[in-house]
Amino acid sequence: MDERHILHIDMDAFFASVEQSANPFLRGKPVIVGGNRTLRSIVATASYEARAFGIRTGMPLGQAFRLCPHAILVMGDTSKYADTSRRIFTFLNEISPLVEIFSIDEAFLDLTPRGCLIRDPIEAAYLIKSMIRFDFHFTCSIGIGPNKLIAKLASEMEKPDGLVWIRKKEVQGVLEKLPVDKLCGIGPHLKKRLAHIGITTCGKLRRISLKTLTKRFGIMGGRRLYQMGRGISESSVMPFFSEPLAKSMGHVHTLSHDTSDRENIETVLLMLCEKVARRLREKNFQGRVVTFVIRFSDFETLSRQHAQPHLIDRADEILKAALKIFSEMGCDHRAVRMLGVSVSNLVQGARQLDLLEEDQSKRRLTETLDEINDKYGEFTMAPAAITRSRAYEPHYDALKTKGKLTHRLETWD
DNA sequence: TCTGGGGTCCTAGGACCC
DNA sequence: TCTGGGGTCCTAGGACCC
Repeated sequence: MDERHILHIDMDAFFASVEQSANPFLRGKPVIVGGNRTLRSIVATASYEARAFGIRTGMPLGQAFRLCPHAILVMGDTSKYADTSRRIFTFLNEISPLVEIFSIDEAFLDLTPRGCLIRDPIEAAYLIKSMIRFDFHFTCSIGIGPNKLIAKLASEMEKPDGLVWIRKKEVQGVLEKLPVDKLCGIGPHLKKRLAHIGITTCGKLRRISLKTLTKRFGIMGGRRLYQMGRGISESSVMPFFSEPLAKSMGHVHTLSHDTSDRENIETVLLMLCEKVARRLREKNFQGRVVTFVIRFSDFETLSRQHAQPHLIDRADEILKAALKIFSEMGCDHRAVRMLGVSVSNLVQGARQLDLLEEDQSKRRLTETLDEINDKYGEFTMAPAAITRSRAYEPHYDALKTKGKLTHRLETWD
């Protein structure tokens, strides 16, 4: 039996690459893609020109600009990146019917099944690389291995524009001196716990018995580590048409300044609820559990969740639940840094007819507002509590720039 | 110019039912 | 009166990924 060939395709500096591809002015320059405009934000992606200055993903923007004052900051546009990745994944699917979307900029591709355009992994990798270079004007790194774990490891080894093939017989040699946290699934916490018992490399991990590992890390955790140390992964490439539905949808927001002002906090919460609710309705989801997350100025972070008596998808329902949890926490006096709201236990396409007249009229209003906001942009029509607040300014500016808003509208209180 | 935002999965304790 | 054990749901928090 031939060995299985799994490819892991990883776009290099994806968000920055898409921006450079779309805007020739940015090419060859240090570009930082950030989440939002405040300096409390962090680097989402840095172009390789920016990385040359030491700028890294996750670094606070302030620190990044100290390293490279002439770096160009671009606000991230998730829908643009999602569109590019969809086009790339569609192409990958022409090479193999078995393609798994791992994240917005990563995919696994299995060359084993019948119906693959190409069987030779190197040939497939070169085809993918040249297609991405010519159609999208950026590079990707590709790892080839006998399973997902090893393919992913291989793609990391020669970034950017890398191509590394680790054959089954080479796995043990590659892992011998490899630090454990290079493997996907071993983060800072596990690394520390392993180091505590003298395990720093995969080679050392391989020499620990299953019994010892399960004793320390539990039955599931121990077994997983045992296999990882041997480069074994049983996880199969899951084709994207059979991917599970979303399990939760949420948003979090870090305030530009810490505050304990109740009105300010409630406005931000309302905006978050509006965004979550709109996404739920867009995908025809409803959810039953509302989770409220709060981070205080000292970085202490609390989360509480409440199951609702029925499925919900409206902002006012989510907000009501979130505010109830917030009140029960009894920490109104503390300065808040971050707020978050999410809805889970999702069900798709289960919306029932509203029985109460009040609900019917809310539903009609919501549908009308959705139509307007779909057409003219998020928060074109929004509760007055939002449009009157400072938090609304960026949206107002964005709508004004697009020339779609000339008057500030207020809808309901 | 300290520390974003989107998720999934796992664990562990308690409630509750049979 | 005194009591086991399995199953499921709910909840809080943390680890991990990009």
